[in-house]
Amino acid sequence: MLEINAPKITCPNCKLSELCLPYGLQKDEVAQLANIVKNKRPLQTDELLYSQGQACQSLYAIKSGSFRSFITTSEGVEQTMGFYLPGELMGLDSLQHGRFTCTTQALETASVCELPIIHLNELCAQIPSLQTQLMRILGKEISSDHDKIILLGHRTAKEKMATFLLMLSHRYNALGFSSTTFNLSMSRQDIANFLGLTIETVSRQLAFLSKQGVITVKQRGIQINNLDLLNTIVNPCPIHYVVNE
Amino acid sequence: MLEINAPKITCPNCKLSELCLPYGLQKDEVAQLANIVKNKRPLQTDELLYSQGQACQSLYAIKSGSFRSFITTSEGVEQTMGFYLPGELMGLDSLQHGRFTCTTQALETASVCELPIIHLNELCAQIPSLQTQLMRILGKEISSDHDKIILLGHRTAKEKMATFLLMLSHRYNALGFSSTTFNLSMSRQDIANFLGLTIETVSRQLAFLSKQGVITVKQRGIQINNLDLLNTIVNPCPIHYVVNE
DNA sequence: CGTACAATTGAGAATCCTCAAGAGCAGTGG
DNA sequence: CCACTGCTCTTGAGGATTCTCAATTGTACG
Repeated sequence: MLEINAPKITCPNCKLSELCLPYGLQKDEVAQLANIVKNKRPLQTDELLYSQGQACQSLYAIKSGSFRSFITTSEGVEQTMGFYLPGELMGLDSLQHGRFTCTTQALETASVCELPIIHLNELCAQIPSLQTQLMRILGKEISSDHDKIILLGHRTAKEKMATFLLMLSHRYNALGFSSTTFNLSMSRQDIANFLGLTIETVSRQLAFLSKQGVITVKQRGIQINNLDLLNTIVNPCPIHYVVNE
Repeated sequence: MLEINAPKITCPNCKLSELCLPYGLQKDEVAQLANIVKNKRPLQTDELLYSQGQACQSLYAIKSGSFRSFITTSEGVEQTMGFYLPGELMGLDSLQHGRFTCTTQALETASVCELPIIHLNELCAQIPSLQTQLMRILGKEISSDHDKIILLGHRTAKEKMATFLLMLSHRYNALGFSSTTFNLSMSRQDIANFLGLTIETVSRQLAFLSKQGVITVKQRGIQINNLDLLNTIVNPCPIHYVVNE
């Protein structure tokens, strides 16, 4: 097969390197890392990157596009675990047993870097700062899961919706995109499932925020008109949960 | 201060080593690991092992007793993140920024092994199987967080309660204790907070399961009379969530 | 034995879900 | 160009679950 002459993006010239594994590494170390990266062909919308239960040989870093990861329980119930944006690492949950515990699906056309775990481990032993960075990313994964637990545990539908929008806002901002205007790559159904709500409730909460003037919604297009107010919604102050009360 | 002549338990003669970091290590490697372990004095009930925001120098493995970890949000709302039993590693969430993101509190008299991170990292570089095991434990932490997300996202109060009891049952079983008779080391308030419910709902669900004869409740003493039925409650089959329907 | 705290139980209220219908938009074909 | 189909999303009404508030019971400890 002929290779189209697209400029090959690898770690040393990747704009996402500050968010991804190369962060904190020396130039030559980044080059070493780039050596073990396998480029995969782009994925189409709805295409699966990997499936729950599959043996895990590699981790995947997103170059472009976005993904939804979800678990299908024994009863066939889907739970969306999260959404992944460029620069983020997918597959970390599989480190326990060497099998993916989630299925990961492209929400739009997307491209990823494949990082074979064997080589990554070897490199970690050689490059302490890579090990540190991998640990940091693992820690981030854990703490972002913690955020989700708080979100699902003690938040009303309105707070969940506002938090979800702010989460995306922050992450887009970190990527250098606008923090106030962005397009949702996921459907209402995906959002509802992620937040532990129904699609109708998501729709109603968006309508409510829209009526308040906090956001403007046009299909999947979101514009945040009042970040402060959105933050206020996320941080209410229920007296009955206050410590030592 | 005089040292009471208690037999000093370290990794090589610790009964929990199969569940803890030493798993999969050679004898001499376990000894090396034991060398970096600092023994801390026992903790009393309600005593804090570490607090949210504190700089994290060490991870902690539980020798005996149990812990509750929780996050206090900016509004002062507490969210219980999880409960830790012997053989489990605490502090992993801090690997991202080097600061604890949770506060961890003893639910009863407890003792822990302190694992200085610097030394642990050095040892990981020397002992590949230790690094593998640490990764495995990190993966387990992530996948147990995923279980919590599913629990909070798509479960009714009854299912949450049943799942909680089964979770404990499995973990006690793994520790060599009875999987059907155990004492809860946490209060109803702790359980409620963990499950995203109110204390009244927890109480009512326990009463309900008790009336059904599935369990017997005597204060914090729990006896599971029908494990199968409890499993059935956890695995209902809501048609509307089924994939491709 | 009385106090303090934890847990249970009851009644009414609020939130979110369920079911059902309608609106908006993209793609297809006449 | 417009109707038709299919899909996603929105909107409405009623119902179920869980929360809130309040009172009571139970247990531990001085």
